[in-house]
Amino acid sequence: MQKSRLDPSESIPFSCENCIKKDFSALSALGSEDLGKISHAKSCSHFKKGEVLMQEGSRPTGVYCIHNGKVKLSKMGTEGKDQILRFANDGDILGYRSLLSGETLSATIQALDDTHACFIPKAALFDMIETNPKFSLDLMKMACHELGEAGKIITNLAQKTVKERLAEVLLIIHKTFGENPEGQLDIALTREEIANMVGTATESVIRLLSEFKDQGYIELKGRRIKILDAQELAIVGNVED
Amino acid sequence: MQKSRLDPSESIPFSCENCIKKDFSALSALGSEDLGKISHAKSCSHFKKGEVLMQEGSRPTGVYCIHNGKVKLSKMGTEGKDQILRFANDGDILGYRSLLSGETLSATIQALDDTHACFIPKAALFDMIETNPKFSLDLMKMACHELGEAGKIITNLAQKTVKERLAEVLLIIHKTFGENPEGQLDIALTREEIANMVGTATESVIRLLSEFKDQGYIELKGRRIKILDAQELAIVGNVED
DNA sequence: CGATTAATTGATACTTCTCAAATCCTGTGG
DNA sequence: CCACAGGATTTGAGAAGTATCAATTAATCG
Repeated sequence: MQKSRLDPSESIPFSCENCIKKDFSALSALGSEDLGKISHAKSCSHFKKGEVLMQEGSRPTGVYCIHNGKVKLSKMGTEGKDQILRFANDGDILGYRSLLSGETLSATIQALDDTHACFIPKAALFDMIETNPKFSLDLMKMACHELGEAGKIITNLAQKTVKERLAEVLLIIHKTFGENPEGQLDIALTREEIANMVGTATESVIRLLSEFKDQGYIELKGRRIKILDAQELAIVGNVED
Repeated sequence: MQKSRLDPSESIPFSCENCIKKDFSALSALGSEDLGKISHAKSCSHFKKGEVLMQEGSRPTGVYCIHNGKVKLSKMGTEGKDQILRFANDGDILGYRSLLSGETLSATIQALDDTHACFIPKAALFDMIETNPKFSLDLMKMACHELGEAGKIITNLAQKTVKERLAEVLLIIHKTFGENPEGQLDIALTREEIANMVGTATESVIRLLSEFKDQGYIELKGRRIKILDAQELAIVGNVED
């Protein structure tokens, strides 16, 4: 099923110059000289589905930049239950929050799929921050943007029903990971993972997904979900924007 | 009851040099020269209880630094219900998130009490960011720290019961605003405001407060709450740290 | 292909919300 | 300083939403 031994991306380091995946990435502020520096300092690794890139509570020595793959950021709750804070994929920078605030990691980063990620050491990052004000400002922008998103999530969790939140989560997953050739969400999450994102019990997700299916909003094939009526989901979920 | 007409702080601008209230404030990174600059650029105003400093959705032209007072940051939910994201008081800088991310304000800032706040124009702030890397880094630290806090709040909202969250909120209020001479929380929030912080119905707050009173954890005198057993509240609320 | 994990379904209990009515408090104006 | 109006708080009852537990079926991975 896998031919990872032959996959050329397995061990060849990616060049940062050709790898700015997101427009809204702090790295987009860097010139080719700076990118060269980072490219030189970084090391690339591969993570299989389920493997942990960074562990909540530990102190990071750098950040990861996702070259290719899908991860989740989750936080352990009081009763040992995971809460998924958000997903990330190609071009996202991870671990910078904790590195910049000087705190331990607030979430565990775990691969949802085979993921190639580049590790940028703390020193290289801070060097860039000190010498490139635009990069520094962009990092700050990124943090501030996420802070705004967090406010929305807080308000939703506090005020919306499980059904509304599930509808919104399906749309978030769609926006983040897109569709595969069959038009299904391009990520196979377990019902439990969806529940851990929504903030509810696994059984509730199952019942509501089946309700959405009956209503014709989605199509279910095992772990694969296809969104049939995004507009209706947005209405059910009271999704703004 | 009020002698605000005679209050010397009413209209006299405060000097930033003598006004760094929080150790963990971005302004603490500034030397006396920089503080003088800000002191010169800023303008001070007074807000009565209930008055709005900044309105969600608008585009800020600067930030507020609270000299003296108490405010809440709240976000409007889909059904017109407020969600209080956090409280702030002396030494806190407000509105910087939106200013730095270039977005509209994600929350409304409203005075919970008579509040004296200094307005620092965008230009003065950005000038400081560009010329003082340490200040810039401290701002970033602040944003990243708050982002970590937001993750905790999200996890709590998703996983804890209303009772647990209320217990925690009482401790947060205590930590933020401290006690008055009678040992009560030094802020008189309505039951509804507490509910909007906890993320529940007003009646639920009322019932649970009365339960906490019966258990001897707190004492109630109208809107005034006195914490009698913070340790037990922490246990009830599964509060870490 | 088999073992294990995940998903589903049903029944039930519990938490939390909503609505309504009564009482209390607070801020305001006289 | 007091009385009063209007808002805030309290209480009860009932409904709705959600979680939990248990048992069965289905899917997945080596």
